[in-house]
Amino acid sequence: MPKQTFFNLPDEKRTQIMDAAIDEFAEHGLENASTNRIVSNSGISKGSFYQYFEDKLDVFEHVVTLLGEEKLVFFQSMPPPSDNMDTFAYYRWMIKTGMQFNSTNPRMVQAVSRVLLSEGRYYGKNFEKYREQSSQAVMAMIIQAMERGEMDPSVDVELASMVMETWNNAIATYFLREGLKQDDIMAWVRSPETQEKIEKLLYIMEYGLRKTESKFETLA
Amino acid sequence: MPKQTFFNLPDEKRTQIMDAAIDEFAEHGLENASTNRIVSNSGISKGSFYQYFEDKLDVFEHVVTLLGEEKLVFFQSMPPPSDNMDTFAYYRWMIKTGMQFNSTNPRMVQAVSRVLLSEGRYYGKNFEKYREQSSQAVMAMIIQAMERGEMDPSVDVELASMVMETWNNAIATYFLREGLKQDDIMAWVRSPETQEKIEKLLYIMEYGLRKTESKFETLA
DNA sequence: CTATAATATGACCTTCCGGTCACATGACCA
DNA sequence: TGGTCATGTGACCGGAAGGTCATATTATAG
Repeated sequence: MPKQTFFNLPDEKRTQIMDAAIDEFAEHGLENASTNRIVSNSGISKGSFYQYFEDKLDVFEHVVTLLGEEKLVFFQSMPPPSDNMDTFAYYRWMIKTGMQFNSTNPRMVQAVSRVLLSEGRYYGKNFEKYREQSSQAVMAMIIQAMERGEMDPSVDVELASMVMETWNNAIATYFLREGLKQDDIMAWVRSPETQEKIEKLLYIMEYGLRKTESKFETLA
Repeated sequence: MPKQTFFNLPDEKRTQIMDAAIDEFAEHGLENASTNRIVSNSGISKGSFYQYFEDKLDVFEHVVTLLGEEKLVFFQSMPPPSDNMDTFAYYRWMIKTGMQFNSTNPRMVQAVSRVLLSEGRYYGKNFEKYREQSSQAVMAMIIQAMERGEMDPSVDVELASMVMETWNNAIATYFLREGLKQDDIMAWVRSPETQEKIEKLLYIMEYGLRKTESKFETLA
């Protein structure tokens, strides 16, 4: 956590610093992020930086915290369509709403997901807590879906969660990459073409790539 | 490409250098790989390193080349089960054979895939050629499958190739990570349990996660 | 044995890194 | 006004990075 001094700062200055940090992480990841560049791009001195933060990781974790807070607010402002929904429909809603959220602050999402998805795998224990968090949410959803008889039970929970997390990341990464090429990313995400692409991908996840009349042939 | 001097070296010394490089890339990726460490771990001097290679990237590209050569030899030694096979069956064979190849030299695979999959995305143009290569192979397979009526045509080619590449990478990454924990990775890959896991994952890719009686309901 | 070309070496260069610290500036209160 | 405490500053530190180069060693050929 940043030190108290940081939180005493005027809002403007604080966001200026965090913006510089977000840019740096989005551009260079965590390991190659340079505190010197963050400092010079945010117009503060090196000494001040270390009066606000413990180190680089401290800043990054604060970015993750901010993202989490914004996400929470965003999702709370979006009432889920209905109760007792089919789990896959709920998942579709989650993905599409998540996509809309991502388009509200793409740089921040890019910074965080770049570090957590790419570097995180090789970083030891530092980020396991974040991944475990999302992993458990997915797991709970899968168990529910199986209890309801919506998900193929021949797929065990571990594999299913690996598959869904893979899809989460792939879809998020894909649309973030494409979206950052657009002039107006929010409009682009809401456009029917983009929405249709998302639908199609989720459809593949549910029903697979193969063209079949009847499912559940034996595995051979 | 490494300089002629490198190829004049006795085999033993050459592999010693490449082994050190592979370890370094597997452990630190490309950007954070240290030529100093490669040098000291391979028992050559700094000056010699730069008489063999242009720079770090030159060494890495040679690793990729070596991997490609070994893979080619391996696949040529494995005759495909039959002609005019169902495309999905062929894909399953490819994945499983690829897995076996990976287990013959996991460090090298780790080094290359770590860099190409994780860092590659942020590295500009350097590695596009490699990804385009595998992308085109996948694309050709998809077109064939659609022509044969094996793949759901409501999925367009671009999305299908994104999906299959995602699966390729996810499966490779997953089994590499698990495999590196084993004492005998080759035996582990060939074990019935591992093979069954692969089968299940490919099954999900083909038929999806959802439990259904009849596919092709409308998308709503 | 000598001359020439190929190979090997490690000290040294510049640049950047994360991090520290003695000191300067400003705010607030007695 | 003087004193105190929070905040701000940038020169400076040791270390590691990628890369160079004058020199030493070895191999080859005449």
